[in-house]
Amino acid sequence: MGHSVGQVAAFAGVTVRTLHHYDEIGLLSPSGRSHAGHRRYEDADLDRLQQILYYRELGFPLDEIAVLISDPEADPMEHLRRQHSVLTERIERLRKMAAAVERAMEARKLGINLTPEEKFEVFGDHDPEQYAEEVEQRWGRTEAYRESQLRTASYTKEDWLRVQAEADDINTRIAALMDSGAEPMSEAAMDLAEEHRQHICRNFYDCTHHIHSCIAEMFVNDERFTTNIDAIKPGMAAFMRAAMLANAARALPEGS
Amino acid sequence: MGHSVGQVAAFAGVTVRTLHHYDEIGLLSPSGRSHAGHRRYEDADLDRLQQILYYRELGFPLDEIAVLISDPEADPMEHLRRQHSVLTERIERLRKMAAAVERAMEARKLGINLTPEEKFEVFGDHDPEQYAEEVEQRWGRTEAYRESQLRTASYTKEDWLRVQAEADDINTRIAALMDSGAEPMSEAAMDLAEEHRQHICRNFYDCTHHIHSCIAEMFVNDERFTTNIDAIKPGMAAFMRAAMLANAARALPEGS
DNA sequence: CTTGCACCTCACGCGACGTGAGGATGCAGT
DNA sequence: ACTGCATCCTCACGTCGCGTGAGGTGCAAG
Repeated sequence: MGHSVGQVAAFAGVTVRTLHHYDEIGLLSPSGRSHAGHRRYEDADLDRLQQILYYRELGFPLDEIAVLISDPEADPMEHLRRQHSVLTERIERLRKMAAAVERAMEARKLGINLTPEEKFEVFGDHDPEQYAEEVEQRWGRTEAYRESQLRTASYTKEDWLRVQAEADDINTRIAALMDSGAEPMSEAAMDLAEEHRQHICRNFYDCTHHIHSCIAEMFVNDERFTTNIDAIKPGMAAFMRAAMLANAARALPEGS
Repeated sequence: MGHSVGQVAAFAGVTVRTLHHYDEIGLLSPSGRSHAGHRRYEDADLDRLQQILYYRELGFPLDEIAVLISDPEADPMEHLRRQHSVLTERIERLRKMAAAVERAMEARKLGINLTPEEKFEVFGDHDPEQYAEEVEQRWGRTEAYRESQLRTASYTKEDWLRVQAEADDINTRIAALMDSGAEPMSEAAMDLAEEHRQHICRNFYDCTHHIHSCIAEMFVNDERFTTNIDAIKPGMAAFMRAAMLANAARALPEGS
């Protein structure tokens, strides 16, 4: 009775070294040794190993696995739920990446693909890196930024021009609204703010109302944004901030 | 002109250390240095970095990335196709894992979950490890085995009994077919072989016709399988082998 | 002239093992 | 009983993609 390392390794689909490693770090120590010091794994050890491999397959680090299978307090159901959400997140992320790759392929099929230089050309006078850097400093580690990086990576020159045109359109309509003497809290202003948010969602990343509110604050607190926006029409940055915050408050009535 | 490490790091959403590392391994060496020895990244370097991060995001190891973006022969479209297939594979894998987790949760919700001991009880006289070990030695490193491990890990006692019952049903019907004097290449025999394959697909892993053919060979070449199967009815192992191979040939008319 | 920041170069650490080196043990055949 | 040879043991260093200091330099502002 009892199995040798080699047998267990072959049975479980891992290497002998892996079992040695698990023994070293105390994750799975065989219940006994032969008189020559050879590891002897009993059925209980195999069960434990199976659990270890199960959690490992799900991407848990070994130290967490040790806690999971040793701690009788911890609710396994809770772990499963957490792990499921982790998996769905990863799947979603990969699906977005796959979509980005598909768009890149589409762009290639359509012939003219943009070189990085072209990508910068599109922005004309103002340097996109200025914004990108700023955005990065605030949102650098977020999913939103990575998503934006991935999505824009496959944008063609035409895409950029379209995005630019859409933004211009929204801006001119906001300027016109201001000329008409409308309040930033008015229905019309909030609708345009919402359009602005949707524009970001469509073209860059999933811009929640919360993120949009942060951007609104940046519009007035960051000179670079303020001057650029007020260049379209004086006072527009402040107008947009108010409209964007009102729009967010409209969508999220309570707190945060 | 030119950007410092810190600027590039902030812009690209990576750490300075990462850029140092890429410089160390020659993946991305800045085109110049300032008189003080500070790295100066030009726009071309940024483009290269963007590509590197793109491939990195897709999970390629750095040395492969170096080949991919340096090789002028390689068709970018080809890269994209490969990336896309890599992504879809991973998504599929994750989806299966998520499904396994869902089943595990389902099993918990239903209350009685099987202990490893129960899992073995089900098999009664013949030891499942015997097969598992054998299967592992031949399919150990394949996706199929890992999938099977994941799926069976969440099986309850009832699941095992059902699986067992299904297998018994197929076996008795094959035995009956043999009694009727049918040929192993007959339509009926091939249909039962296909049922056998589907049974594996449903309960263990994605058993392709190729894998099924390999199993067919094992049935006659491996005593352990042969004796167990011939115990149901003498000559049954050989009969099943022939039927399974014929079924595979029917599904895959040409080669391999 | 100090302060402070961004930069530099070592160089060790991590996580989960891979990959030998060098030696002891177990089992089969002769 | 002897000879292989596979399997086992214990160090112990290598890998990958960086993180994380340690200790020193360059440069502008106060």
